[in-house]
Amino acid sequence: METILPKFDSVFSIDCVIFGLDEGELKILLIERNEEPFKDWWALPGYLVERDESLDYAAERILYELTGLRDIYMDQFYTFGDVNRHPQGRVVTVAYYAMIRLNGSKDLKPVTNYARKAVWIPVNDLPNLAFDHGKIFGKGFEKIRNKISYQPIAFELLPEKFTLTQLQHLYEIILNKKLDKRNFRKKMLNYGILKGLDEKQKGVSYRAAKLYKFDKRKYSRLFQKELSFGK
Amino acid sequence: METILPKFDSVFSIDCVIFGLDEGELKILLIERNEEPFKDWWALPGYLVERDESLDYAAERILYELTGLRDIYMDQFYTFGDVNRHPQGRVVTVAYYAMIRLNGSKDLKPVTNYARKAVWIPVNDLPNLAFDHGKIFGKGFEKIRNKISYQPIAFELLPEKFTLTQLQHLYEIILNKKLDKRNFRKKMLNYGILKGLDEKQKGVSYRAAKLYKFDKRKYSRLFQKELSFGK
DNA sequence: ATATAGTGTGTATTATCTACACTAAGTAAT
DNA sequence: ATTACTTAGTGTAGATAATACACACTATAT
Repeated sequence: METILPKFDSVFSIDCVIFGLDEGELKILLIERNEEPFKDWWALPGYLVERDESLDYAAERILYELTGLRDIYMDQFYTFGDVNRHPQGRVVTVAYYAMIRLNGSKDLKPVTNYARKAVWIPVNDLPNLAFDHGKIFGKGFEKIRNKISYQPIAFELLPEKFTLTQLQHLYEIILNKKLDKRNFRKKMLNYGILKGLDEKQKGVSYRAAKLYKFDKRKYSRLFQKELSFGK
Repeated sequence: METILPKFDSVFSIDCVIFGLDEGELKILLIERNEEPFKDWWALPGYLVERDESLDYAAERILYELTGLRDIYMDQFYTFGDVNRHPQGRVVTVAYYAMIRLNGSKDLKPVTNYARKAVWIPVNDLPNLAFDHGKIFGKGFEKIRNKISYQPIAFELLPEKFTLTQLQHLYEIILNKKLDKRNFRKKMLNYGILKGLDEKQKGVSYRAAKLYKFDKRKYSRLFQKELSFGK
């Protein structure tokens, strides 16, 4: 079998949109680039895929190298391939997203020097980003906004124990609108995927709210199956 | 600005999953390959992306070259990048799908000889496909199955004028379950995106059904906006 | 004790979902 | 004209989910 593949100088890359919730604020992970092009610019964590690694593997590796974060489960959401999106050649990039729990101080330490540092930046206050990363972020944000409307994925962002008010605020941030407290609680509790704990919030200077935990098993049973169309 | 991009012998390609409805049967478009690897195998229409074309553009071009079909609007749905998915090198492929209306005899004529011919094949009766195209098809089918559950996209497959029963059958095929006639009609008519015509089915040997048209304007107003979460 | 800030709760109204079966209309054969 | 056949077309009751809406309670800080 002869090889018919041409030798293109085309490459592909991964870019990651990683969402986190920090003190009630929705943030994403950015790096400060230490390499041309766009040296010193803010960018999504992203880099070239190696010849011998799958996309999923590359995504994990690249996120780790640029931010120090490990074992983050990411989903692919779109592939960007405009001809001139990279000033130095043809680079098609596959974008991944994840929503993660910031356990206090997950320290961000790039292990390569392609990135000078990695930082959480509020989505409402993003700087200009390198390449077409602004566009990529936009599509990623749209993605989670859509998804949260039919699957309660917000838990991934919250600490293990959380109050219903925190959960509601998160929904309000992502959906960008106010929700009614009573209806929200009714709906969430009705899903049956929250375990109420015998424990209360601590360190607040007002009535402490009840804490809840997310019940992963019930969640899967409810939402991993096909969306239904009724009979 | 120096060029830091390595010269990989990696390339990317497009593969298309094109759905069509032919005599009440759901089919996809396959080509018979005329080139190694997988010469003489059935495959999704797909080929390598050129250096100077965007992915979207490439998708259109490739579909045209391999099948003769033009001006088909396709949506990207997933990118497949396993290391060994192509036996001759690293090829990442971006998959697109479309649902189209078969106006009687849209003649399929490949304009390159990478494909010997292009044919509509029933989705329930697919042969073994080249590369990982079976997997790609599966993900594409899953995609439209999901999408149809919350957006009435089935019209794209039907002729301009159709009966409610035809529409229902199509839903049943895609969702792979029986639906209740009265509930289905109620729901569809309630959307307000169907225009009833003063015209009936012809050439059937039983009571002719009323014909409907899809009202594109009302559709966009209803479904292009964000999914709602209520107040 | 009192000011403060957020917690937590109920109900009535409306819309949507589900289950279910018969008559009406047109065609074809006699 | 009658009949047999095949699909079109229709309604309702019960169940469930979505929405709108306001006030009393509780913990803490001063």
